[in-house]
Amino acid sequence: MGRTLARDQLEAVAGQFGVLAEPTRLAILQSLREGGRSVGELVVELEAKQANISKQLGVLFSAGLVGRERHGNEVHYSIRDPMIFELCELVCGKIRRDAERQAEAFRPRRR
Amino acid sequence: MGRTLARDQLEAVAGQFGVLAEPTRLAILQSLREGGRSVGELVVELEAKQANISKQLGVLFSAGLVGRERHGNEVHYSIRDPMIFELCELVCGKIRRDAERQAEAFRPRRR
DNA sequence: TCGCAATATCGCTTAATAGCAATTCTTTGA
DNA sequence: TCAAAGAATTGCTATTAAGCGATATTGCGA
Repeated sequence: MGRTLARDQLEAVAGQFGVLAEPTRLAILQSLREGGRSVGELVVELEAKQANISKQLGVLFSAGLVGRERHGNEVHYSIRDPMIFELCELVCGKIRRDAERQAEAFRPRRR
Repeated sequence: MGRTLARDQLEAVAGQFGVLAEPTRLAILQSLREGGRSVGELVVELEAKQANISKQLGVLFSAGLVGRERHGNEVHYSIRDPMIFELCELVCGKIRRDAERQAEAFRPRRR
């Protein structure tokens, strides 16, 4: 733990972050957080093209972030590793802190 | 907390993940974890081109992940928000679990 | 002020990939 | 067995960014 990673391990980590570096994919994950969804449901909910949702779901699936299950004619996707939400929480916290620091810099100060 | 993020907030989050989606930048962060480093030191340690290290440091700096301080002719960079290491730990954990699950699938089973 | 060392920036090439329209594949119900 | 619905794939365009060599900038010592 805490040891230094070799180049190819860094690439693996970078790859995982890369999967999360896309607003559409994050939107999908956020939606799936509330429960499983079919492709069609996601298309409607996110107001996006079916082809693109399907493609991004493929990326998420390949990365092992979501699971997939066929139900008749539909395919249902669901969160496979809730760790992603911890990740998002951490990042949101950072963004919030940064914004507050930013706001701070503009607050009037007594001299 | 836990509420749903709008598109532009998702973009902000995706942007932060994007900064971490690069092995070279992760290598820089990993090195800085042990302590501040000048650009030149990083160039030597990571065996990379000065122009590229400098560029990636710029990205990390803009993202608020590292701080910068001039010392004479050199510029020293250091970690600004250790949160990133929590992020990396989480991701490493996931990669490890995935790998174990993968190994599991190839282990002989009694029938 | 000049020259050097350290860093940053510029212009470029190359490689990925998001999103789209069109098409194909898959499953079910008639 | 066929038609239609749902999902995946394909071929494409446009955008983005990593890495490179070359050059510009910055700060220091002589």
